[in-house]
Amino acid sequence: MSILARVIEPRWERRKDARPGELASAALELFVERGFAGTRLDDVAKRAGVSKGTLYLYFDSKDDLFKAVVREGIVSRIVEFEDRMRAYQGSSADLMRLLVKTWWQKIGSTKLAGITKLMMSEAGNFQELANFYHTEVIVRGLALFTAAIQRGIDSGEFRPIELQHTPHICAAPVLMLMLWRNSFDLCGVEQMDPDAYLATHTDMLVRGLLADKRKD
Amino acid sequence: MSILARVIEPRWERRKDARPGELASAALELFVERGFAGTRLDDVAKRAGVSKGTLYLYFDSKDDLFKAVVREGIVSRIVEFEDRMRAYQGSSADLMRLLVKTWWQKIGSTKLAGITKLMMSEAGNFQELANFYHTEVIVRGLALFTAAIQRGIDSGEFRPIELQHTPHICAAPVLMLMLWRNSFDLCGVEQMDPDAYLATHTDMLVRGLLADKRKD
Amino acid sequence: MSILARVIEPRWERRKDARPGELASAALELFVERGFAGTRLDDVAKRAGVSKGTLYLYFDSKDDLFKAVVREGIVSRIVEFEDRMRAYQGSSADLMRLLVKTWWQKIGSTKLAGITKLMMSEAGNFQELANFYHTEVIVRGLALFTAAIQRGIDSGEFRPIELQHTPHICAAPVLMLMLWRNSFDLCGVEQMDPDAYLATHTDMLVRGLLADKRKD
Amino acid sequence: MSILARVIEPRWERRKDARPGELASAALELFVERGFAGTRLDDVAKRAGVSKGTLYLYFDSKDDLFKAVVREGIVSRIVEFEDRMRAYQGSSADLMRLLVKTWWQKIGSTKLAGITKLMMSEAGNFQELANFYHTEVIVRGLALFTAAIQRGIDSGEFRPIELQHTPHICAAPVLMLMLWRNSFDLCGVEQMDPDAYLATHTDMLVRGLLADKRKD
DNA sequence: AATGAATGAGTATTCATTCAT
DNA sequence: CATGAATGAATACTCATTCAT
Repeated sequence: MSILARVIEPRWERRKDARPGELASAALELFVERGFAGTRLDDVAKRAGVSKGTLYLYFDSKDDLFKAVVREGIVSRIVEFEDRMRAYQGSSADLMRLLVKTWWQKIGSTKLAGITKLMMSEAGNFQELANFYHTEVIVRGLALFTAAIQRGIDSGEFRPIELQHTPHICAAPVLMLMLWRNSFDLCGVEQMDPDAYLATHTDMLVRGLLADKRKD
Repeated sequence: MSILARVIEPRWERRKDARPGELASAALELFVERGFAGTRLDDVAKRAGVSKGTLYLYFDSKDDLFKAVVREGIVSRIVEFEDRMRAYQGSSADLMRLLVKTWWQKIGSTKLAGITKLMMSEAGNFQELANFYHTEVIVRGLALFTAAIQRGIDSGEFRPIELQHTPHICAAPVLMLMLWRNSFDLCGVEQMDPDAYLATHTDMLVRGLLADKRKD
Repeated sequence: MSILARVIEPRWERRKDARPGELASAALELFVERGFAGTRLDDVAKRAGVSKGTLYLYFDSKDDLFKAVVREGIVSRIVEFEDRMRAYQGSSADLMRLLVKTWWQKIGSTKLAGITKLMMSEAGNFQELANFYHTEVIVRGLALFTAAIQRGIDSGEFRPIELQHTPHICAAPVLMLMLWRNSFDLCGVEQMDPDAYLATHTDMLVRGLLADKRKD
Repeated sequence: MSILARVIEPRWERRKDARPGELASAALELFVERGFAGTRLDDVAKRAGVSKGTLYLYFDSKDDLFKAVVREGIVSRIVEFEDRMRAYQGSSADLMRLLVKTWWQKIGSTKLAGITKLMMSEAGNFQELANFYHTEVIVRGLALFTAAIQRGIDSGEFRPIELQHTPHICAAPVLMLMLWRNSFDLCGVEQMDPDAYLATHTDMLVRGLLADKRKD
């Protein structure tokens, strides 16, 4: 291709393989900012740098696009995550700290965190999808906490504690941070420092879980 | 209207004053379920048992209705709440427990909890309103936790702990429960038992906050 | 209302009861001219003198409008027609003439004739509706011819002739005229004189049906 | 290409010359089934086994394709037909029978019959084309009937009868059968037996035309 | 005050047409 | 020649808002 030709802007470019991901990514951002109904496909297309019609080459409908956005990526991350936690060798307190930290690094601080906020906002409009998300993401995420706590109890490092609600409670501050950064944070209110916030959280969390040492 | 007629048709004997509240209440439910953009005024009117035109007698626009829904009620509850906490006399651990419990009883378990979910979902679309909500509700709510923790530290009951993030962390599990009940819970996934959940939460919370007693 | 007020054009007018018929009538004209897919609802609305949204107050969708257009009116005319033919007292030849003439007057020369053209054009796209039309209109229309011919055969006025195809053949020239006037005629080609055409048709028709008189 | 290759993949051995015809043929079927506006070029391409872009190598636009579909084939058949009728030597009654029969065999029973239905449906949208069709097909087709009737009158075989409408009436049952088979027949209603139908038609037709023999 | 028919700007979706490959 | 990804104008349909009654 001549130098001259390169300068000419092509009216469009073939990107068949890369497109679905690009489109879903643009859509995610807008869905998170404005909600499903509040997002116009025109804007999704514009943000992705394509025409409106192009969206329909890859997704059947706005609903379909939304579902693809939610399903994509989430599950694979969870699996990778599960394997990592299973292999851990150190103390249970450190495992809890690692769990929180890794969750944040791999999900909470990425664009995927927006999906959590999105699902919470749209659960009422996409009940089937909400069920899928609950089963594939929430239940499995909580199971990681459950396993870590159980491990601590079994080793005597943690006090006996009920395992139905405790995982939710351990996860709540991380989830709130994820939600916060995709809602209030966006409109310029109080900024949070994630690392300090999570350090405080894990510190309190471990204190709340550790077995009483006075009796030794 | 004759006395007889009044007895026969009490349903139609609505006072002009009660209307806005009834409409806002119907609107709140739908906004929480479906989001702002996903809610049709037709449905709001139907749920409130009036015609669509009637909505415009009390609210200038859909936006106006939304803002009224958010502003109404929230603030007054907070004030009442603040006074109550200020007057408390017992231990700081018990104050924390009371704070969580009362928050749940007065807000979390009521329809007002939906507003929290709603604001989180729509913060991107109503930034000014989000700022109002942050200032009037979130900041003041967190201040209650901050005050309670500070009180415990001052009395030596709690260990010294940073006060920037800790209140968020104390509140997170309560907020998550509020969000949960207005999102995933609605589509029939895992139900939570609020009392047991909150009991576990306050238990861990207090352990995380108490000063170390081994040194005594 | 003052004279002044009468001059002011109202932005719209309530016509709840009259509307469906007016809309269907406007739609029929356009569907006949341009076909179903070729007709824009904007144009239907414009021809009916209402806004596009108004169409949706009375019909669920374009399909629904189409079906209403076809179903309305047709059947009631047929019933009235059947009763009239049953009561006839004169010769069978005259009955045939009356049948053709009345068909033309009551249906062929009216806007309803357009429905025949429309159904023929759109049978492939509205198969269920085509079946309805076949049963309720075509079969019953043919039955009128069948009955008239049978009556003539029974009285010895007509020669014995098979009754499966003959009714179709008797009706064909009338139907063709109906189709012609709603297709080629509209674009300014050869105009037909219906009365002369039908006189020629009934003349040939009766000659084709009468019993051989040479044997007398 | 080797002889071997030709044997192995004869399907791909398409000559450039055959393409337009194949495309027009696929288009005709769909235009007849669904009408012009209701037919998608995607589907035409799919039925012809080519890509959508290929259509534009042979036709400038959808309109152009439509016109080509109508113009092609029709006229040539008519010419061949005219010559055959001119050369006929037998009785005029037999000529009428031959005319109807041949018309059916050469046009009515083939895919070309669909064009008649199509032109009738789309006359309003393609007025110029409708005029062309009227002049080149309808007028010339009717002229065949006119000539045959005139011939019979001249020889004294047929009674004197007006020649303006009679040809239309003679043709109507054949045309109706052509239309029927491309509309209602396609959706599974009452099937017609063309041969029996046409036999009945020609029988009645000839009786309607023959001169009165009693007077001899 | 209340109604609900009517409006029309706005949005999802389709599909004829183009053009780099 | 042939392809099919990309385009964008066109169109069905929605819904917040208005206003005569």
